[in-house]
Amino acid sequence: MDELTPQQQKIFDFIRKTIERSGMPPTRSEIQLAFGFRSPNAAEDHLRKLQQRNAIEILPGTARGIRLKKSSLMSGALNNGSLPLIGRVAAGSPILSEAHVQGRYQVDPALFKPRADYLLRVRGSSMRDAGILDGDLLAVHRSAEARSGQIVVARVHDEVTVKRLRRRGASVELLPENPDFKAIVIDTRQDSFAIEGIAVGLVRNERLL
Amino acid sequence: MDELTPQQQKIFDFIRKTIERSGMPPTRSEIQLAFGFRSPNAAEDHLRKLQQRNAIEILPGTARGIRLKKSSLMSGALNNGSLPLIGRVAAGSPILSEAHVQGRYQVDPALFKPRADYLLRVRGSSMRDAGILDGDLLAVHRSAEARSGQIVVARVHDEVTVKRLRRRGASVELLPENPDFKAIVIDTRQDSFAIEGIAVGLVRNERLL
DNA sequence: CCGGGTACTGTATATAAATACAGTTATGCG
DNA sequence: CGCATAACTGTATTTATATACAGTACCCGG
Repeated sequence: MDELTPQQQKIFDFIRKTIERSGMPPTRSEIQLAFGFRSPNAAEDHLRKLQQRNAIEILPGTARGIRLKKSSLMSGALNNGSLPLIGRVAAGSPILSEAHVQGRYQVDPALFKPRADYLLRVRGSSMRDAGILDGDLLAVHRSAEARSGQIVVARVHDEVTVKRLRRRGASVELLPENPDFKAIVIDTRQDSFAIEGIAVGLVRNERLL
Repeated sequence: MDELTPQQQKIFDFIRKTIERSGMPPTRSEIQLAFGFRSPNAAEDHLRKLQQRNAIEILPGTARGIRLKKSSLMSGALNNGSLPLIGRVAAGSPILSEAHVQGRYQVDPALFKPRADYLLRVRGSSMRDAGILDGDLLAVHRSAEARSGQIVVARVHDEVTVKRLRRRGASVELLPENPDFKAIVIDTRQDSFAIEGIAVGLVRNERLL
């Protein structure tokens, strides 16, 4: 993606702010008004250039048909500041499918770094010593890759689990943070294994007694 | 706010999904198409009813002028969905004074029971075994009263601390959840002591490594 | 000094979209 | 039963929006 000129950046920022503020992208006229242009075509020109530079996507013939392409926002989590809560995940099905969404919590995805994509309710106390307790909502950033030492959401033989990842050459260890639990050792050449995401935060709203 | 009929709920969900998927609210025609209506007015009718029931806001004369008002499932309290983060609390000053507000986090106060009033950054690891770690944001419900056994934000001799409360007749104990720390015993007749609030939840957004 | 890019003005127009008006069918309520 | 309400069909009309076409002014590099 090319660099944007200062003016183009301002237009881009205005689009982003408009989406945040009003919940929808601006029209050409609204851009015109906001910048004091005397022609809606000034806005049109800028949008074309932003599209050329891959900063936005224009949906032809569509009112307010502007999409931000840069990393700014957008993902499984929307800008309105809510995250889907994923419930019990069925074997063999993708974690973010509609069927698993049990609700939405109004928690800003951008509160976490990197951005959280969904919340997962933690079962069991295998990560107790990392301060992750039974019933906690784990904020997860969707990713198929993770570094050794990170706490990850992993899928082993169609079962979803939260553990600390440790790489050992061709094998992978999933370590609990509780001496009462045993580590899971995986031979990546033999066992079915996939990383679903990286733990980026936590929300606890019960069991505080 | 009234309840929505199943069909109205479907329309509402469609609007939410459309915003998530495409980055903008749907038009009447798009709703019509998605539900197989033969008239755009069917969509118009539904939108009117959703507005009557305070589920959405319609911006008149505006393309895609639909705003979600109640954030799906979450209790529809009219709050702006954010909580102040209280920083270092100066001696002798009330905890919720403007001077201490370090920022606001977009976290729904109604996510916690009872409702959270502010977030407090936890210092130290004295509550480690309760899953409350250094740097965590404690969600606090403002209250001058608390039951024995609850985790409270207390002020002892002008110092603010988070501990488990235990009542012992005329005295009060503030118990850490970490054997490395010692309990604080207070004679309520002699010592300056006040409960600032009750811990109702937790948000962690760092130190997840 | 010419060509190309940025940053616009000004006018025009097809169409995307909101929305009014007039009905229809079905259901539940008192 | 009559009546309100939900959930539509069908048609029409305005207006909001996207977008084409024709220019102007300025800066920059070759």
